[in-house]
Amino acid sequence: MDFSPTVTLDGARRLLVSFEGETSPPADGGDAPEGPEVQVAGRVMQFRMQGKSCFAHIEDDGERMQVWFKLDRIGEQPYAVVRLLDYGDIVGVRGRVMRTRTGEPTVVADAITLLVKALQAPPEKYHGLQDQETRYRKRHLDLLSSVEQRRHFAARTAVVRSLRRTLEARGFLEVETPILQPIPGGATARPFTTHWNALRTDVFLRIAIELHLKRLLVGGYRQVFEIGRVFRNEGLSPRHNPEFTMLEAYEAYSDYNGMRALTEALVVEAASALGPQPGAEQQGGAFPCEDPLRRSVAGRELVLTPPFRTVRMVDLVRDICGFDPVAEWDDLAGHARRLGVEVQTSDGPGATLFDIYEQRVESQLWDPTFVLDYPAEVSPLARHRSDDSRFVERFELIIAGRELANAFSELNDPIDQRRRFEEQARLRAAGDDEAFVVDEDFLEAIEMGMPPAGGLGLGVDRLVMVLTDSPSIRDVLLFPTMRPRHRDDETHSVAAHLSPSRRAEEA
RNA sequence: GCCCGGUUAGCUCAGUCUGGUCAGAGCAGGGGACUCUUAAUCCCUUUGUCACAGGUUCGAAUCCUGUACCGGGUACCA
Repeated sequence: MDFSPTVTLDGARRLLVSFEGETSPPADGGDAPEGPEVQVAGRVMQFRMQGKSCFAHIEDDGERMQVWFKLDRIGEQPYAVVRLLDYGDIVGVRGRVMRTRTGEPTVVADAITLLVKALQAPPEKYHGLQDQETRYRKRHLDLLSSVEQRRHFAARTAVVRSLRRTLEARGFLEVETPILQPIPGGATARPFTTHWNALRTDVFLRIAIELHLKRLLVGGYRQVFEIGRVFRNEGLSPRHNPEFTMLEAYEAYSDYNGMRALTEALVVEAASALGPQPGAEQQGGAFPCEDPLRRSVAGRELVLTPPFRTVRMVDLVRDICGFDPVAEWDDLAGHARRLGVEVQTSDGPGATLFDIYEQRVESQLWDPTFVLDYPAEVSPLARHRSDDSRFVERFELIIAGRELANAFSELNDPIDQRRRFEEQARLRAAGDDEAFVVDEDFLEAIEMGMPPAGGLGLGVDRLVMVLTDSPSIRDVLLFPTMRPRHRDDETHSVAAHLSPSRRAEEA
């Protein structure tokens, strides 16, 4: 059963083309000349059995090639194998490249090797796999039946590669920091909890990367970044998955303005790396478009050409809601009521302003917009503005109504930082289970002196969603989080399988 | 969590409003014909817990209730 392909399917096609370039076309009525011998492998996606001859299409790595089996050429025994082929089988074929009368590049077979037999029927060959649940739960079938899906997920990889390249080109060092943490910090979110048997203690899956990267700045690294999974114990939605991929980058002696330039470069270069958007929906005659920075998202044009719009949050609120939040700082709760904005009873003016912005302004932002200067109240890790301590040097990048990135001039004053942690602790005591927990290790680290720095967090999945025009985060995750599908007895059997090892470890 | 919609053969789907030859089609599977096909074609043919559990009824895929799962929306979510 030894078989190894000598060329890819695309390679075989190129061999045929170059062979034809060196050969004069056949005389009238003659069969097309046969090119060099190749060995190719792939999965049988279609075949058309015609008695003593059979055409099949095999597919491998996104490429497709026709194979032609003829009884009188391949022989009785091998042809018996052809007769037994099923959709989904993976075969190796030795043969010669040629072109059929219809002009299709084809490997005419001299030998066939059945590499693996498919025992499960593949999805319907014409419509493909339509059921959303099956496409998410059994992604291998989704990918198998759709070249487009395989290309789509390769685009995600291209984005991540571009992010990495952009940062490395600017001198950033990629690092890896713990996912299991004794105290989850760096964001306001509920964590997933797990148990460390040996130490008989609960640990948490990280909700952000932030605090460890800042400790690396204390340690003397000037530019660091990490691309990794973070986990938040929240609901599913088209824009939220409990585990998602975050890029965080920190640069000493920079600030949020430096991070703004970096963020813009990351987005623009990622879009350029993807190239022009394929098959964008026609909208106002603008698409398809050769400019990779002009894209279609949800049927609407999105222009990513720099520089991105930059505007302060208070100016946005003033322009869209019709009042000046700074001048009317003490009446923000009243404005929120008039606008029908829902606020928490514990909200101060800063949090109320943020509620108004989030509920009335943010979703209206379409083209890339840096929203500057958030209320200090909702930004416990960012540095105050020197001209107005109610606000911090922070921005979020909004594209197509979605938050893509969040950055600030990092708070590096340990005394101020401790005060803000204690304020968060008060909120937590008052029932806010998303407020920060005081992280003494982090405080001790920055008491050593953390250089002034800019820091950035970017939602990689959301960037990929925008750049690939994907309406749901599940469409950019190969295996999105799904509600576990179980029967009662299975639940118990899983527990039964897990518990002996846990007992052994704890003994 | 809440609201709306969906769940019928391995796959893609009709059938549900109006209960009663409705257990159906195409593809896949099985048998046969076919040596330039392209969702090949032609003849024959197998396949079902109509999501699950109750209820109404002489009779339920169809009506009612509950449950599960999926999708869309919404909420939580820097």
